[in-house]
Amino acid sequence: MNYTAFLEETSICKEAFYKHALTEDCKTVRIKKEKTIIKNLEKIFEATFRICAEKGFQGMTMRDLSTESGLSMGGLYSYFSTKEELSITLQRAGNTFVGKWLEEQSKDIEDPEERLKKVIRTHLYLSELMQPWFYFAYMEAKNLNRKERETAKQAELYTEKIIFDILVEGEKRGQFKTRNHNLTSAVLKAALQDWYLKRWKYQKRDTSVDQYADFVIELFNAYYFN
Amino acid sequence: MNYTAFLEETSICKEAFYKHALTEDCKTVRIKKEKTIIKNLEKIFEATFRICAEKGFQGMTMRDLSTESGLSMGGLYSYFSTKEELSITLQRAGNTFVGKWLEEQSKDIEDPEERLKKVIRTHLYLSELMQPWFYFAYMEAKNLNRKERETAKQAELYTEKIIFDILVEGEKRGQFKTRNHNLTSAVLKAALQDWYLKRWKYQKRDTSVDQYADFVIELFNAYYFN
DNA sequence: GTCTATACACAGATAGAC
DNA sequence: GTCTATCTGTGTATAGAC
Repeated sequence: MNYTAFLEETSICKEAFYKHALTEDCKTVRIKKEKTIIKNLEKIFEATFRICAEKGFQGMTMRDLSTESGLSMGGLYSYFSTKEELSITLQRAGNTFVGKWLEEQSKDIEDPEERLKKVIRTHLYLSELMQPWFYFAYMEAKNLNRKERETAKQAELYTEKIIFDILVEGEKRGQFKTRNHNLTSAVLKAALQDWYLKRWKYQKRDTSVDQYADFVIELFNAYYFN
Repeated sequence: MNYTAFLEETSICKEAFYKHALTEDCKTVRIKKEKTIIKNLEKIFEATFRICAEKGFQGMTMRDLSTESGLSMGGLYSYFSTKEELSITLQRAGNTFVGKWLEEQSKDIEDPEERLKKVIRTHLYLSELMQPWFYFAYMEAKNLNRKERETAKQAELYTEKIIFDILVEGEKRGQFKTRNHNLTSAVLKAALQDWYLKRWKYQKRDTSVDQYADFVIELFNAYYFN
């Protein structure tokens, strides 16, 4: 599998994400027609990502968002009752969406080695496709209220747990070496995150997501085999 | 070397950092007596780190900072002429301080393998000692203006370059395998950063900085030797 | 050198026209 | 369903007393 294949084989598209966001998390929308909502949610989300990448969520004003999204101030507030709610919705929608996908993609692969590869690739490809959201979620998580921050941490641990379980299973079967699986999954996760956090760096060096995936797999293989 | 040994052997202490900040970067302080400045800079910096860890720099108000630092609003503004300047000073002071230290600690080690170990340990120990600053610098860099953001990126690349050069030298001497040194130094850097970015996770698992350092060294050794 | 009190701009949020 | 106009609280920054 490579990134191009991933794009073709998966039905993930932006619309699915907004639909998901709507049904799972946007309970307070005051608009009736679904088509209208999806269209405007897309405008709002994309604008938020663009602005926040530049000056952060706290630094973004509702006027900024109004200008960038093309909706009026009043219009914005028919989709969210407060600015904070917008942030929470974005976090939740992405977390549940990504979690669901990672699980679905890897659940039917039995062999730990193959499964680990699949998870690494899927995570990287997903973050490539939805980079603005991944970046936003990572950077703005600490500014949430206590409860939502806790949820975000759980989402972080959830991905790590998927990797951890594969390593444990691989060791049990005698395929992987005995290592500190806790630390390995933590550092592997960090490597996966670096891909969407330092995009400027990898772009400047013309590193493709497939090159990066191959490298990460090779690095951890060297540690877990031979 | 371990963390305890590092603490004893280095003369790094908080006062040195504030002195450094003052002489290198705080050009606009309106106060005369150095002793007073150091004392108050410490209060201001520490308070900033505490508040920003909770709600980010943009989310911190000058009233928050006044309360937390114990200085009055007017008092604060005799150390910085704007809020933005406080952020810039913090970024710069740390970046130059850390860069200077990393270089000084590793420059007299000839052997690439030993040198790499030294750099890994020094970076981790330094980030352990000054975690609040490292966290702040990473998280708030994107909210700087264009020029300062560029400087911050250069600081990130600088550390990576130190690692990169060691890998290249090691390969040249036939001690290390031929690998993609660019990607390796990038991922190694990401592993070093994870230590101060996810402190909550490692603390919960009772992972010590020495354990983490040993692990990182082992992981990359497995890739570069055998 | 540090404080209190205050200016004044701008933020988030809403009411009500269309 | 979306807009414009506006309210009100809070933010940064400063002037001037001590």
